Amino acid sequence: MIAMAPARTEPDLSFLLDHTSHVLRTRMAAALAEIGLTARMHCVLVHALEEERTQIQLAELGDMDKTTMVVTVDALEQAGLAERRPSSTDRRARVIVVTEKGAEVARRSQEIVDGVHRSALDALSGEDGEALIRIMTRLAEGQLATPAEAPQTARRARQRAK
Amino acid sequence: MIAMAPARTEPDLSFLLDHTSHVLRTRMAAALAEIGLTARMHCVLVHALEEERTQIQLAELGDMDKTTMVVTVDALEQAGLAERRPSSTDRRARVIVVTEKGAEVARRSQEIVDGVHRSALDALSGEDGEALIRIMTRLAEGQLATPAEAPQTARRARQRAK
DNA sequence: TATTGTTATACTCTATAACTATA
DNA sequence: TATAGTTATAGAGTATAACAATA
Repeated sequence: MIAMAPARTEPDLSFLLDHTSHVLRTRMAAALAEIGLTARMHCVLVHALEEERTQIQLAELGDMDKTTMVVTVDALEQAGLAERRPSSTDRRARVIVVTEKGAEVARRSQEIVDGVHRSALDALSGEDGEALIRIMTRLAEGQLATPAEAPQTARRARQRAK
Repeated sequence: MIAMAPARTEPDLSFLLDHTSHVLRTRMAAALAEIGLTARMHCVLVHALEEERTQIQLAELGDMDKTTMVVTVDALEQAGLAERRPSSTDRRARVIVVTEKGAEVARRSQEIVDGVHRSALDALSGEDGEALIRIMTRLAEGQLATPAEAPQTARRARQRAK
């Protein structure tokens, strides 16, 4: 379950956003799974290719927790797509280096991502597609830029481990 | 973590949808939490008010599992907003009846929902707001109507309980 | 003292399985 | 046999805590 169904017959922005983002995410996951990637692995590969970056930097770019990044980098290493190397400037940090195979996979995964996006917009006229991107960008940068803090189910402080 | 960050500098539909839907969902959750509701509780209240409906029917409308519906109805009952009544036509089924207090809360929660939506669209011109709803509706009904099956991490069949 | 990366694990969410009572 | 609702709990995802190495 993801979407809150329309509460009334009138169009419901929550439903529209939840539904479309959920569907697009499952499509993307299915498409990337065919070459053994998750969306996160793709995201890390692409950003690591752009320039030399540490795990923390990649985590921030992908809006992940650093512990999630550990798991993602583990997966990339096991698949032979990237390697951890000590940073030359900070001996605490590890730089993620994409292998040749990783670069090739990243090229293909970017094609897959672009293809999924294109097919999603296919049904729209070029005009509407452009308008959608333009308006959504404005929303994402403006009114819907930052989440509310989550008061819903404030996670309780963890018990001290023994 | 929800969103896949933009893989390139060019606009990325996945990022836009994930980000905006995530932000809107946290806002909605925070706003509804102020009157003690979750989005699901609101959704069930509103649909139960429309006409006499069983838990299964409400679950389908809200795209929830029936076990999730049990939890949601439990919460509504504990808050005194709804009650389970035996269906007059099917002795297996329970009809969800909204209490007077529940109806009043539903009226307020619908105002809250509408308010959050309005404020999200505030920054846009009326024209853009309408275009967004129109185009998103077309996407949701057309190209992005149905999710791909999840092959990503096919959940393994559960072990038989002892 | 603060930060990077790591491990371990607690917490939440959701769905599966099995059950009871009906149909 | 199939379905409505329930309980119990497994599985997945994620984030917190604590730690070692280093800044």
